[in-house]
Amino acid sequence: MNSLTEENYLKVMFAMATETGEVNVAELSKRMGLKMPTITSMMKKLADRKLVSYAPYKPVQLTDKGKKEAGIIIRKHRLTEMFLVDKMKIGWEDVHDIAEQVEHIQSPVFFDKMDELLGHPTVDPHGSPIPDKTGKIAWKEYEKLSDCLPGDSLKLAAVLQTSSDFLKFLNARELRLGTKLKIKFIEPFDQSMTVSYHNHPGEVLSRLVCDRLLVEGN
Amino acid sequence: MNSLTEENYLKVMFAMATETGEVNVAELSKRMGLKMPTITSMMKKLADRKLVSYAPYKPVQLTDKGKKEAGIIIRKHRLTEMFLVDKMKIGWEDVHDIAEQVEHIQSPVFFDKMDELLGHPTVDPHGSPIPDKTGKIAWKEYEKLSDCLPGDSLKLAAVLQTSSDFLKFLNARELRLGTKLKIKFIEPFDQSMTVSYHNHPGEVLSRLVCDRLLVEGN
DNA sequence: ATATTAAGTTAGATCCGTCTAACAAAATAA
DNA sequence: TTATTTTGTTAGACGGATCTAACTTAATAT
Repeated sequence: MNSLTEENYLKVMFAMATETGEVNVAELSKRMGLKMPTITSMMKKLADRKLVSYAPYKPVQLTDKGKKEAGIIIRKHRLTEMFLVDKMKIGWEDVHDIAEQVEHIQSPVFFDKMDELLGHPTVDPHGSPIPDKTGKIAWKEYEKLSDCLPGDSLKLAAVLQTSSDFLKFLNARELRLGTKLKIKFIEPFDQSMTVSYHNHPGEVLSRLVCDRLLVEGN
Repeated sequence: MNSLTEENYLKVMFAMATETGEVNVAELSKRMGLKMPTITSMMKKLADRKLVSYAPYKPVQLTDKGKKEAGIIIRKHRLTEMFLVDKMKIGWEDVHDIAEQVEHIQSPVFFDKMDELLGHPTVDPHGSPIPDKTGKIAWKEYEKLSDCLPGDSLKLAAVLQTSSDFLKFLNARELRLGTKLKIKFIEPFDQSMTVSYHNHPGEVLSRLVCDRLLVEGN
């Protein structure tokens, strides 16, 4: 079995691979808050265990085995988030840090029960897809809000950051998954958007925010 | 904060202290599956942190601080067990191993929510008292079934072992907390008891079993 | 009362995951 | 194309939690 430490590497690598397509030591070091030599040595260990393929000075790659393990950890994380929000009534801004710990629990029964009680959900409270039991993810193709145009009618489908601060920001504006919104205006200078929805006739969202909101056509 | 390892020592020591009144290195070694030198060196570390008082060749003692920390961990363990049984419909024979892992999660919100959703329970699914938020335990005085006499009418109040095998044994005989039973007969030779309850007119329980069942008058 | 056994300790080793310092390779800028 | 910066590696150290081997103290049995 994998140590807690190894599990964290796998998870972060998987996220990096799907976000930026590549896993390199420097970025991994940055994201995990560890020095580069630490990363290098762990890559060698993970390579021994056939979880990554490693060659000096080359970008690292998760093997199929590595992807699967990572997927299963992410499944446990997202299932947990859903459970915390849905069944335990904990706010979506608080669940990430808890799930970060719960995801390492070894107990098929525990997570199967969560899955069952939740009715086999396919996305977590932030709109991210929940991998299946084999670790596979069914990707939905959403658009970034920042790539949309004035006049577009959209539905908020997912958020790309689970940091407490960002989610509290959305809470304060009553922006939730499923919220239907319309783009009123885009400020040419800084690409900030004025959008309307529900009780909010004109809310201004900065480029940074719009980059982190995923939407689908309505 | 305490490491996961330290938390495990505290928990086991607390259990030993309440069961046998004393914490000694050999027994701790046995229960934790670690060699004695490992225990000694950890005792010294815990002593540095003022969690135990340690003098060479003497029995070890938890300090008030140590008891409190231990109590809080046990609170988290037992709340979790209750949650798993009550809210997640996991059998009482399966919850111990899961709670063993969940108890180390650092998140007041998480456990407060459990407590709230459960309606502030005072005992866990095995009848053990749940410590309060400061780690204090309100001990109820139950009697061992093996100390009772023929003719006694009793109610099963707690079980003294949370091992899966023992609990499956009880499941198979439909013995649960709250079951009202009457002692029919005690075999003088081996102290095995014949008891009756519910749909079971004459169930024979060995001394070993009766030692692990706590009852209260009915 | 002494011999034997059990309990506890000390010293030193190992493994894991991390670090710093020094160096090497690759990418980028001049 | 050479200099500089960024990225990555090697070597060696360290703290945490464990171990084995050897020793000491305390308990027990004869």
